[in-house]
Amino acid sequence: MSSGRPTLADVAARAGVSLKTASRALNGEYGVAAETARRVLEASRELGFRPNHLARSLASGRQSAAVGLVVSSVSDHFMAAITGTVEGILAPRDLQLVTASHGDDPDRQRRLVRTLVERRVDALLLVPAPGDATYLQPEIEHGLVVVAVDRPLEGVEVDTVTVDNREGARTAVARLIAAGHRRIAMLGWDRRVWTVAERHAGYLTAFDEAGLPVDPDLVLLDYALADDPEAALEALLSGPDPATAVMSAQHSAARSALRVAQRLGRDVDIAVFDEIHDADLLVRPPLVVVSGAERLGAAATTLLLERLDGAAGPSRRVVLAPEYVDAGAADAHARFQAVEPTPLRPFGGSTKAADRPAEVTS
Amino acid sequence: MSSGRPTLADVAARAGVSLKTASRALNGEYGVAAETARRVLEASRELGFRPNHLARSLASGRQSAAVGLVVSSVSDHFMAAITGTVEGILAPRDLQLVTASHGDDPDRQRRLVRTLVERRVDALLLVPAPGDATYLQPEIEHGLVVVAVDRPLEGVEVDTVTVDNREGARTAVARLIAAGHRRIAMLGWDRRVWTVAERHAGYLTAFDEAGLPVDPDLVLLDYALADDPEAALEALLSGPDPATAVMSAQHSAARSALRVAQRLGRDVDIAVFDEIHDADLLVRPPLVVVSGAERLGAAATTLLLERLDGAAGPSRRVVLAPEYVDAGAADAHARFQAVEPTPLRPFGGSTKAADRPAEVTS
DNA sequence: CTGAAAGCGCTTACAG
DNA sequence: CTGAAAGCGCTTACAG
Repeated sequence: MSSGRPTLADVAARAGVSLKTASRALNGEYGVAAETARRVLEASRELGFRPNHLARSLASGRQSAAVGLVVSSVSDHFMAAITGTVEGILAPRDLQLVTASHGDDPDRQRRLVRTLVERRVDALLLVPAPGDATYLQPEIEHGLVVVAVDRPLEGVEVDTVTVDNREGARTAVARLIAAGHRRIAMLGWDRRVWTVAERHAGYLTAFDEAGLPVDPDLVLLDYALADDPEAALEALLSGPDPATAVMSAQHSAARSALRVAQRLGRDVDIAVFDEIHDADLLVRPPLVVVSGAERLGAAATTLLLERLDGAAGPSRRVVLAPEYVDAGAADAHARFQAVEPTPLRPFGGSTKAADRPAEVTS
Repeated sequence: MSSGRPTLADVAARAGVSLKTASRALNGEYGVAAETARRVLEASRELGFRPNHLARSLASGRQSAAVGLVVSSVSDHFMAAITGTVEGILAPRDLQLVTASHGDDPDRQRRLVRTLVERRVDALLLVPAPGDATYLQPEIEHGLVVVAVDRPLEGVEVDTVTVDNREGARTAVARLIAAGHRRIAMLGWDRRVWTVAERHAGYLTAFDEAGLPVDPDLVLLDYALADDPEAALEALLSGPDPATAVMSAQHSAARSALRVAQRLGRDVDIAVFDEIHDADLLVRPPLVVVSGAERLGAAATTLLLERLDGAAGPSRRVVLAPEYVDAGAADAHARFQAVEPTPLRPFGGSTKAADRPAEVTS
């Protein structure tokens, strides 16, 4: 039931006025006698009236003031960081957040999009699952605002915010190499995921630039899909010629690597993307953390709001400069604090705390 | 705009049938000629028709199939863990999650509740902000299902799932005492939060049972509100008679304590509630982690679904037995994995992996 | 300052 | 198997 809830008609009847007058009074519109308004408000309070927002947006044809946020997993810390930033910006604007996870499953993403469209969210913020998403095209033509975060969306042109993943990985690996490492394992959560491929590319570039050979046996891009992931890691970190360092495209695989190294009593340097939570407190703080979650969320939300505010024009791509933090450094925690929640202007400008300006392409 | 979106009427017109026939065909109801149905579906596809879920629930008077989840902070790891479990259970039931954070601000919670009610969510899952919430009573009487998680809701009787916080803290502190500690600091994020008070009570009990005196100077229950929290911590952990161990009611304060101890070069044992993320990988793994997030989420969602399925009767209180993990133990990570995602039967039964059965009071 | 009519996009009875 | 009418809870023009 929409059960027993009083309607505007009930309020009007109780106040002895017409529907329209009741509506006017409750919405604080002009042209209601003070005494009439008082009676209406009183009736509303007595009945516990709550305007039906669904009916209202149906009748007015206005926006639903809801934004869908679709991510891999709502409980993942990287995604949670994005979610937090997004919510922090949307809430003051009275935009409700509807959240859902696709688990990197393209079909689930498709079904979620469908559901959210049927619920008439005004906009969709997507950390896209892998795979084709041309099915979004008609929705966009029908007025849905879509923004991709962290990964591009295949098959449609939409505003997109990513980090310069190649550059981030290249730099991180270069630092491992500079620290003397030659056998550097490359870990990815799921090779179908765009960021994994990009970060892998950066890894290869760093080796190339250093004139060093890459051992493909040290590359494990499907960590999440392995039968026994930690066994696979153990193989990389032991044996006659083991990896001495790890470049991980995701925090989760890096955590596993730390654990395995710990178990084996091996001394392993780690470089990792998006290690969100107090990296400085880990048994062995990563040599480099490349970060971006909060800035991604902030930039994407800004683009989204601009579209909701009516900005037209071709889709935009914002590429954020990676941030690097040495988690072992004395000021690591402070730097994390300072860097991450920076809501930035996504256009025409540099990311305030970044090493180099953001690139913007239209 | 609800912009350009084709309506059922458009589909019907294109297929050359009445509204009702189009509706029937699209909903797969009985009594439509195969050929007619085909024409309707084709028209729908060509137009990119998406039924307006808002209009549908308005017309049908059915549930909106949306659940509001209101927590302190969507990006907090404890809350994210709850959110993940909740979503995992709701999604297969086609219930959409609408999320929002109150930041432990009672007024914000009230406004959020109001917004969500106006959006006609069928149910509200609340990690309550401190303070009176009797304003929920009329909503409940009008049919809103409300379930409180992690903390009770003041001023209304609703289904509630909590952990036995006193017992958890008592046991954790007892273990610190058993390990030889006498000067044990007690940290809480915000004393207005119910769990902080409960855990503090458990702390006091443990000292009492051990016949040991409590030093009130070691109790810091407003960590989040302190001007310079880490300075306050530093005071506790240094000086002539410093704390040698810390009982923290929240993961965040425990993390700070670790950091400060690290900085001071002090050797400090930690017991902590809800240290979610790989506690075994911390510089100094906590001696005891008391956990419950996923079980809280699962139990609360189960209660909520039962109510949505029509279960009547007085409100129920589920108190989950705390889980204890020694994060330094060899199998700590495995135990975390095994313990946390256990969706449990909240009634008449024990929590599978728990040390003792859950208590249920009606 | 106030109200009666029509309509938002759909569904629920009720007829044929 | 198909359709015309009425209504969900609100708002938007349009009158008075």
